[in-house]
Amino acid sequence: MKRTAPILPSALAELLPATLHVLCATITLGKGSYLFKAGRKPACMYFVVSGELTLERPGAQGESIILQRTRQGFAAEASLQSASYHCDAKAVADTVIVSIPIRELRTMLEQDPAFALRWISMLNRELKRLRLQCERLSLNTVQDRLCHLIETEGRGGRYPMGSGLKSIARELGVSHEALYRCVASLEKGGKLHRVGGDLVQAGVSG
Amino acid sequence: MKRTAPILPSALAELLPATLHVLCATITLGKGSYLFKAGRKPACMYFVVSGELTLERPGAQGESIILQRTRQGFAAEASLQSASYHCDAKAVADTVIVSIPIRELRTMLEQDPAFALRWISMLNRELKRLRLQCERLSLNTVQDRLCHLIETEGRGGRYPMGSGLKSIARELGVSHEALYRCVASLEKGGKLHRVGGDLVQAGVSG
DNA sequence: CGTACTTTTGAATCGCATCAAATCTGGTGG
DNA sequence: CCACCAGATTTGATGCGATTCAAAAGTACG
Repeated sequence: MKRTAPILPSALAELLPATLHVLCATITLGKGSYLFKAGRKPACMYFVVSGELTLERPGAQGESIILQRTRQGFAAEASLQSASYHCDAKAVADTVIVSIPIRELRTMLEQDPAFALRWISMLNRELKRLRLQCERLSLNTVQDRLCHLIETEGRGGRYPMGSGLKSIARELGVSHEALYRCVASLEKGGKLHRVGGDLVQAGVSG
Repeated sequence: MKRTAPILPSALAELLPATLHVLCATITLGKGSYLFKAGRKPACMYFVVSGELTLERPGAQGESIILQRTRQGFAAEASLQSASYHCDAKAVADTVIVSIPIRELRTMLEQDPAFALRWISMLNRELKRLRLQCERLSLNTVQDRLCHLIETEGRGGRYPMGSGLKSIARELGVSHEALYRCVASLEKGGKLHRVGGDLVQAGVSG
């Protein structure tokens, strides 16, 4: 784990009041290393900038149960008011994280109502996104999930596959083979096209 | 739609400051009726007490896309700061809802820091719950999902099936038949027992 | 040019959805 | 008390779609 001067992603810079900017730190985690372990007292809030962080905890049979998987955004927001971690945070890949001290974060949330409202907005957006993902994952064919993704996360029937179909497959909770086949079949049926780096849904004919 | 004097569930009563209590109203929606439609300007925040409310919007092919399904808790928190609804809210069953005026809610969030922090806590709990559900739904066998449910939402390997296995099946995103079979098979293998109204996971032997 | 990764297609298998039907349950009214 | 009904529970049979294992082809990069 390596700490350096804070280089905040714009999403964070706009969210946090200036007072907190200087208190942030950037942390670089190698694949397989831990950010924190269960039982420890939370001192910081963590924002994943790149890579992948999982929160997990051992189940009754000793197997590991995944509670959250973050590739971009806050991990374990609930640490804001919990006295100790109930899970381990582990980097699944090389990961870059920004840390924000919790004590000062809480103080600012209490003292700066505008900031508190921005924070609430951020949580609301996150809730909305997760609700969409839950609905998507409760669809039972790859095609339904893909269409739901394009309809809800895309812009005008267009969804960017910046990081490749393989990573979209993970997001949809299906094997990459299944997704490749689904896309191929939709393309053959003329219902979907690949334009540039985007998946483009064919509009209603006419 | 019928409005009556506010009878707040305790979760709401403890969350909201007294000032807001008297501004709440209880709404009863018949199955199939709408709470609001897309385009309308949000005036209230809604808390589902019982029944089931869905947020949906038409997709490109005219089919309806479900954005959220709420059986208990807030629906469309994001209406707190959005200028208009982007979806319809429809009661899938006879549903009881408590409404809270948004203008006054925002005012109180700005003026009462303690309330704002309580609100943030509530959002954090909701996020945690949804993240768990996403992870659960991305497991691909009924058994894995059921075990994840018991491990994460149960207490000490014990999960109440108050509303019946059928409703648990919906929550797990599987058919009730599949869940019945899964439970039966786990019971036969001695890995799960039904005690009283609970599902009890057999502990590690020894 | 070799290495690593994504993309793509194939074949076999498995688990779940679905349709069907039987049993069990609690509750209601005669 | 019994007849009856609606809903939950349970078991069976069938087909489809996804997972999985395998392998080939394309692509970026040093």
